[in-house]
Amino acid sequence: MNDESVTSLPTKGSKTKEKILKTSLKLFAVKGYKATTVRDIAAAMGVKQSALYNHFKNKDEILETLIGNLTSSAIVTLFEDKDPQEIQIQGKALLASIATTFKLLSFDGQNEALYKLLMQEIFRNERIREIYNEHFYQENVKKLSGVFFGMMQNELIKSSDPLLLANEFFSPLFFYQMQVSLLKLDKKSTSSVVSMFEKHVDFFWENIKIDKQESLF
Amino acid sequence: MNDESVTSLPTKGSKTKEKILKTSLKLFAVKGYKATTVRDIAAAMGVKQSALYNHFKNKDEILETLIGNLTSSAIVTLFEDKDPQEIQIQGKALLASIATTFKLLSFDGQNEALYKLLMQEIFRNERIREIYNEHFYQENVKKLSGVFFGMMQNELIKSSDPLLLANEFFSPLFFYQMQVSLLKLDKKSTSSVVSMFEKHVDFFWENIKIDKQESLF
DNA sequence: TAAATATATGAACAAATGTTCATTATTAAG
DNA sequence: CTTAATAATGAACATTTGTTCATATATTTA
Repeated sequence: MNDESVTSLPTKGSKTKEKILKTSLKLFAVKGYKATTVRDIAAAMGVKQSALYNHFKNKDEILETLIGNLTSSAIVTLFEDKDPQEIQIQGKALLASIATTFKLLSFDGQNEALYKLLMQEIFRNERIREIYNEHFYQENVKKLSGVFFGMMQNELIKSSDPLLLANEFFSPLFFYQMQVSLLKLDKKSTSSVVSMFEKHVDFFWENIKIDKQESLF
Repeated sequence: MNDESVTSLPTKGSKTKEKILKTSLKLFAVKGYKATTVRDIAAAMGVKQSALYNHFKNKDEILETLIGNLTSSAIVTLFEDKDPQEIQIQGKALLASIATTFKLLSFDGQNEALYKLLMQEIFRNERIREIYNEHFYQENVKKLSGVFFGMMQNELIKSSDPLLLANEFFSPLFFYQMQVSLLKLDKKSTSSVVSMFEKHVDFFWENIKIDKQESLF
């Protein structure tokens, strides 16, 4: 009827689907998938709920699409852009760079939302669990193991189980990332946790590096 | 005090209330709070949904009661039964005992359910976040810090920041606990993760202990 | 025992929710 | 411009869900 809607945006159709995903992700991250209604999503993007069904079969398909996008998200491709050759010779600096990547992801809005969605649904959604386990955990731990193996060969660190090192290096980063997310939810200061990312690297490196003075066996 | 109600065996009513809580917890842990209906709970305990309202004002009150019970649950009172004097002199054995406690909690049905509920709702429920942070995280990290401080004074471990040590010791345990939960959901083997609890203690202790002499081998 | 209290039932309600669909408006193509 | 395709709307729908309440049943108390 009487139309107060703005004039059409450029390339309306193709961008609507993107907007649905983006809006849904934001809401799912805050309220959870089940508690977010189709009306919530539509309202948040200034549209009627029935409009969404021109782009997605149903609500489930929105979630499934988001989950599918997980594999190409930054939280899963931590090592993607790192040169394997370079990786094996950088020692502590490489670990510091990985820790920093983790830290920065906690403060990127898009990734934070993805992270929250993942954490909230991982206990209910088998597919999310699969992606988390295979693409996030296994993949990164495997690559980290390779990193540590290389460092051992280059005699940068003591010889031990690379897989253990990978887990021990990885798990505090994961934990601190979660702490940051939780603190931010209550708008509390994250500074004490943020400093833990660096402290972890220092502490960890002290444990694994080859001490020049005492390496005499 | 005035005479309280006559000390009688658990009445039918209080038993039912317990059963509601127990059943609800189980369902909340599996499906999440929002996705669990009052009818689900009633059906699971072989009763009609309206019966629940004789014991709880509404569905929210069930969750709130469960959350309230969190503070007295085992996942929060890790150190409760440990003698402070003894704590400071046991060194690695104490750390091993803490790690074992963590591990065992992952395999206790009741605590596993509480853990899952906590993890699923912590991003949505401020009260759960508060309890997690104050009673679970802060409390345990504080106590752990005390443990490490004592060990430093007894010259069992090197001198460093006790709070950092507490976080570094705690976070992998937390992570491995979550891994166990996730693996069990898919009925996958947990053995590789279970062994990480001990390996973590070994690895960590190597990093903090005071080396009597390096060339003892 | 009878009276009083606590608990369970069956039925119903209103609100919320996911979804459909005919119609209208908008965009793209010939 | 005309036409075909695409997208948005308004209205409705069937279910699901939390909750209430009068009534029936069981349990406790006197």
